[in-house]
Amino acid sequence: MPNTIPLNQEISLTVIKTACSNCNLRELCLPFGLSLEELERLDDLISTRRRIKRGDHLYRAGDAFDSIYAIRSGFFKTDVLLEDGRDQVTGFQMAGELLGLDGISTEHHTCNAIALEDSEICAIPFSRLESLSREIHNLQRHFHKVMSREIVRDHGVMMLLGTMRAEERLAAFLLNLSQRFTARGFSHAEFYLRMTREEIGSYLGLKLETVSRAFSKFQEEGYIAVQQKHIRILNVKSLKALMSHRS
Amino acid sequence: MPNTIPLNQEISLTVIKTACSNCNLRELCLPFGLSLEELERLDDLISTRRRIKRGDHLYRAGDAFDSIYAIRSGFFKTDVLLEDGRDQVTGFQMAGELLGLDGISTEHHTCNAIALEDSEICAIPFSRLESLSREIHNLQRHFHKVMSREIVRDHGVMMLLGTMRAEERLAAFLLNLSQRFTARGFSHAEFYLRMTREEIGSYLGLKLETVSRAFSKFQEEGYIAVQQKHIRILNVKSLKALMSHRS
DNA sequence: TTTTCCGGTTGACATGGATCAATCCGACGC
DNA sequence: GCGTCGGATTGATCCATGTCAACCGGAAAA
Repeated sequence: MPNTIPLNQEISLTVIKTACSNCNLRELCLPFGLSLEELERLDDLISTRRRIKRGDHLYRAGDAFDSIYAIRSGFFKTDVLLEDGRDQVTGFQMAGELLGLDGISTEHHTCNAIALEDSEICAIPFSRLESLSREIHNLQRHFHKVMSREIVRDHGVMMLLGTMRAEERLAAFLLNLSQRFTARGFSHAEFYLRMTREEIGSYLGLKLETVSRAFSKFQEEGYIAVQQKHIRILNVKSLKALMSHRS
Repeated sequence: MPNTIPLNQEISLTVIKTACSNCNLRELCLPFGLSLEELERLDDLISTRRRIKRGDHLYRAGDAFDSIYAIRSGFFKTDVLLEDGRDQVTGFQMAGELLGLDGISTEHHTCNAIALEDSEICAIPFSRLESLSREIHNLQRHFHKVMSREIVRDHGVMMLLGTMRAEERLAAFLLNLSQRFTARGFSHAEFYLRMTREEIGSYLGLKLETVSRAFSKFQEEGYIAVQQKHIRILNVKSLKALMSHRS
């Protein structure tokens, strides 16, 4: 808020930019449900902010784990690699979402996190987060919910990979993106994909050609309009219906 | 330990049976890494133990969440259901593993947990676990690791469902079971499957016929010996090799 | 402007796993 | 002992998706 800006413009800008209490994503992100006072304590802990250029890694599988990361702006993918070279995208993350939870288990990251566009993240030192969440019940509770939500999300992906056919998978994917963009105040019906067809395919367990064909099919049917990475959803109902009918 | 048993035999037996400090699974389960004193505080919290008969639900999707569950003995599966009737097994859990983490997120369970054999579980009231883990740093840390491990495990399943072919999936599945049985002091090479071919198929994103054929194939090749649900692993190396060669 | 390149689209064909169906086998009840 | 039943195996066929290949088109480089 303008009237909280101190006289020293130089410092104030930094403060504003790094503080959870001034972040418009706070209701989507870790600070959810915290009081003003609690928020300020969380501010103290988010010391580092980093820009990650499109294509760069935020972390790599094998890196020592010490922080989790909140996405302040931008778009990421995470992927895992098998020894034989196969890899799979395990998720796409957008502003307000957390990255790095996979590293807590072994204290080393188990996947790669790569920016799909120029992005900014807040690094949250994990041991300090644990300390603080021992003191702030709301923070502890919310953090647990975030981890659990990730588990539930993963179950959804398993469902998708295990039981759905190609077009159902793509419909589920588009509806999921639409819903998450909506939650961030963007149009639910129109958005740019930040990832390639190949990355979508990897996430959905399909080849890029199959993804491309499904896009074309949806366009023919009038469910969506596709222009490269620009997607307009024309008929949400049909997309939803696609998913809930056993073939 | 015998010398801690109080005079009243009646009570002592109950105490022994429900205490984490006397549980031989404690190194696999929530108490991992706790001091004796910390263990005793955890004991106070594990008040309820329940027997679940084969085929019965421990909880159902939609049930209000208030506890997580540690498996003391037995074997479970979890599955999720789609509105259209499709379902998928999301995991098989054995002694020492935790169930119910999916419920933290929404305070309602999002999957079903079903006993595949007569089992016993310890109910751990979640809000009390949170309180205690605010006081016991080791407990907090370990609980976070358990949740994170679940996320990493799920990534492994996604990998399996997204990139592996039928025989690779089954090999991965068998090796994973073998490894978990080993960790519990059972033979790594010989075990009984508690689940049907259909349940294995559901977990692996395959039809039961495909699972059956893969078992037969493995037997022909001399990798394993199959007799109904009794499995002997004859050639771990070949099974592992199967997984790491791009077809 | 032209060239190059990468990602995307589309077509033709191959194939792994699904589907449908018959049979087997062991457990259990009568 | 005999019949029944559920799970497992096996065979024949089908089809969704993978594979391979040609081509397109926009963006960046030359």
